[in-house]
Amino acid sequence: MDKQLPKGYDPAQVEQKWYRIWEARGDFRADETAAAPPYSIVIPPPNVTGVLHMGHALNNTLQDILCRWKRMTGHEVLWMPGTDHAGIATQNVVEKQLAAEGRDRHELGRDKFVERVWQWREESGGQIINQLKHLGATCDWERERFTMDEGLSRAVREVFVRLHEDGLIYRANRLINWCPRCHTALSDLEVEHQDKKGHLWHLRYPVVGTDRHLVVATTRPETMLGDSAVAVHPEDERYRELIGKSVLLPLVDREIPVIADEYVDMEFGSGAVKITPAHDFNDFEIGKRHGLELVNILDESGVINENGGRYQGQDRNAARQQIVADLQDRGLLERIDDYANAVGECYRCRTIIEPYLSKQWYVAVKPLAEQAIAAVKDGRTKILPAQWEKTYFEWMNNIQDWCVSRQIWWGHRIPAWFCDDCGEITVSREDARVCGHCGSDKLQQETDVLDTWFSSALWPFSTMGWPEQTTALKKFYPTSCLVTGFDILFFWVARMMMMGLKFMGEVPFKEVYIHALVRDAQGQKMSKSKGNVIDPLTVVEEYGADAFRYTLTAFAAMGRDIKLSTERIGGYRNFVNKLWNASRFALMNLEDFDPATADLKRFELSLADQWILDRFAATARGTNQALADYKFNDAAGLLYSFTWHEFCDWYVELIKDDLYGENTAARLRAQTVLYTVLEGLLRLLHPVIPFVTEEIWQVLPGARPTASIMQADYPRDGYVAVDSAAVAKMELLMDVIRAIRNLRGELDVAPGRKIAVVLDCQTAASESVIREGEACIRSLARVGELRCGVAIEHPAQASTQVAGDVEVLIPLAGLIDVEEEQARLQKEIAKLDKDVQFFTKKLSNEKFVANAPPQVLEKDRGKLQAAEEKLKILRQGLVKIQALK
RNA sequence: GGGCGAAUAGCUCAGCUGGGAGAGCGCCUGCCUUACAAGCAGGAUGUCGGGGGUUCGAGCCCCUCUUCGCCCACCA
Repeated sequence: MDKQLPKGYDPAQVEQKWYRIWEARGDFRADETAAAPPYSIVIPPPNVTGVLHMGHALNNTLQDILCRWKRMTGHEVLWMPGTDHAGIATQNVVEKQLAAEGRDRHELGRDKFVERVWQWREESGGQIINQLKHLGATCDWERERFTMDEGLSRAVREVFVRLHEDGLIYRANRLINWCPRCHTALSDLEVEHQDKKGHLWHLRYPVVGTDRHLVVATTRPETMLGDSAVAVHPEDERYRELIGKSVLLPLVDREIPVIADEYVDMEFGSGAVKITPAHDFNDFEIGKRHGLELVNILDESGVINENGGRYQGQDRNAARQQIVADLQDRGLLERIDDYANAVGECYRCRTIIEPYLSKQWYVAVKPLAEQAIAAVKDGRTKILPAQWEKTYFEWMNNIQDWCVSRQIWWGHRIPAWFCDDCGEITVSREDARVCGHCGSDKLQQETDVLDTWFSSALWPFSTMGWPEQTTALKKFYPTSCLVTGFDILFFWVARMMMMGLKFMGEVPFKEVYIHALVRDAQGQKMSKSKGNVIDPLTVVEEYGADAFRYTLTAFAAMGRDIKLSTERIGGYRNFVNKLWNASRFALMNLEDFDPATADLKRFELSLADQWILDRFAATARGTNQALADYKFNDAAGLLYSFTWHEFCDWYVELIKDDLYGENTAARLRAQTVLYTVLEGLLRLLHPVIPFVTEEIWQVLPGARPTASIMQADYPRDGYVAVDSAAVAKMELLMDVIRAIRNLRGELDVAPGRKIAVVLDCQTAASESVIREGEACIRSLARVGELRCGVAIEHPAQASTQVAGDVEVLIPLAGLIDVEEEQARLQKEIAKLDKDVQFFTKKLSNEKFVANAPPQVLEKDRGKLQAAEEKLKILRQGLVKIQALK
């Protein structure tokens, strides 16, 4: 039967075809009842609003490689997919839609709004799942979960109630980070600090009963409306006499005390600090220490409230300008300095956050963090690269209680009910009907929802059916590995560790592989505003998913960011193409070949056969090791150089004579090795480039035990025992061929022209190697007449090179430019001479000889000897050339 | 303010526990050799950021300086 590949590889068509077949056949399905050892990964759930970006592409390519590899090594693989409801982000998307219709969520009301979000999710949410399929991701899609699913919601409630029962959840009235646009509290992590150019305003506060002013410096003059005191350092001579006195707060005409607190830095600003306990975290603490009044001057939109007197109704920014202007009018503005400081922004909408006083729900995470620290310390979970463990410990050790309530509508509503009668709170797994304290049925459910990251923290077990004790949990928890970026190490990884240990009693994953960030070619972070975003789907369309995956893999060196450019992807597209063409070549020569009847052990393998089989075995071993170590770039590099530079450049060329020749035994032998190596190579490459390998593998002749390459065994070693001496012999032949090619190049011999070559062998052993490989030399180096032997007579005029212990001579009577040849030899000799001197000196150093390990000594002695021999030969050649002059 | 990382060929980067520096792309020369010009053969290219130290031996270990990134942090 004729099975051929088309001349050009068409990724789009092939990718679509195979992905459909794989998915329809259920090839990605995980069987929790299977006996095979488990391997499991939970996907970092992309936001349901998400669009595939480079970070996702890298993240999921690496996960897919691991999953495909593990599947092929006999594991039962579960790659659990799903999406995150992304509370604030999703609510923002739907709110924007409403705004476009000239409406807002308050008009709809909570229930209708939430309904609308669900509707949005049905229609346009989760497109990222489809996009992942374009990359070839082999998630078990039948298990796809969503953090707002019924089951996951149940897990969320269970966790909340149990934490509450354990006293680890509490409510408190504190300053929190408030986004005036999203109208919600945020956790500390959700605030991003940006250094911004601003000003330091120096304000004068009149001291009551004197004509003095006390100058205070502030970056936020509008907060003066809420000042409760001015603080100075107790030992500050300048202000000592003012402590205990009062100043008159301008514009609002309130008297506030001057207090002493060591928090104040005498060196900074004027050394006097206005204290606004309701709008600054430090001031809040100072306020607590001194029993100061909390004056809240803002409403939830960041507009000045009734406490702001005549500024009521002004936006905080407008109020700032107005207040500065008014102070200036009254001569109370001392000066304005330029000043840069870190301003907190909402990580979802970039609005400047306000420290804001409100009652929120908290999780006391310290006890959970202790467990999470211990689990990494004792190695139950390994974080790679290891340097991230330090960052992890650092954060865990300094962890603050987690504010988990959000004042938005989209999310898991907190399962707590307030009693109108007794005022107590009832926390319950089921919707509460009556107050757990007084039995009243006048209950109102808490309107707040939970932080999105609360449900993500449960992901490794909630997706497997917890709180039920499912067989999936039994089989696949703890998961084998988590692949993620460092940007969510705290948001997500740390919290999963805490929750997993608390509720499963076991770590959620045994290993965490933290990969790099994908940047643009200049090393800039990709962002829409910079316009330097490369869209993964466009790349897939243009270069094919395999080329793209290979690029990401090849650059995924541990701990280093990836600078991606399309030229690089082009390079790996060429690689895919190379494999395609080599396979076409193979198929053309395997038309009459049946792998069922061919057995490597039946043949007397040639040097080339043994060499390529040896190289294949080394590549297989190296690739497995690299993958086990998460050294994806190493795996990619090994596979690349084997495929291109060993298999294609050498082996395929070496067997052409056998394949084309009359000797049917030689032809069958070459076919068998060619088939064996190519078929194995496809399997070895499959985790990285799944599509093209499947396409080729399917058209290889003969039948194979599995329907898809993805179920075939992953090569771990060689096929037959290979004689290492044979490998060394082949390497000598290759050196000889390279030497002849090199001379041809130097001498500008036309590529088509066959030349005569004399090979002077130092030993009978190498002579026999040359005889054995004579055909190879002739064909790969385009040699016509070939004479070889020990101490064979040299041609009168020849150009010389040395390969191993073989002197390669190209006789070119009358064609050599004597001057040029002499110069070339002299250059070579000079180089060798330097080498000989280097090693001679090194080896005559007694301390070196005494201290260096024997292998090193032996190696260097060998090098010295080789260099000396080569030098001797070249010197003789030089003498002969000079004699011609 | 604390912590982390990077500096190696023109560009992008590998380089394991220290044993005379590598790849890809680009560049130069010659080739449409019946798998592949998205290709083949050959070639050039480096005070491994500066300085000091340890060692028989340092790109790798120690100290120090310089220049870039990143993360965390409540100096108004």
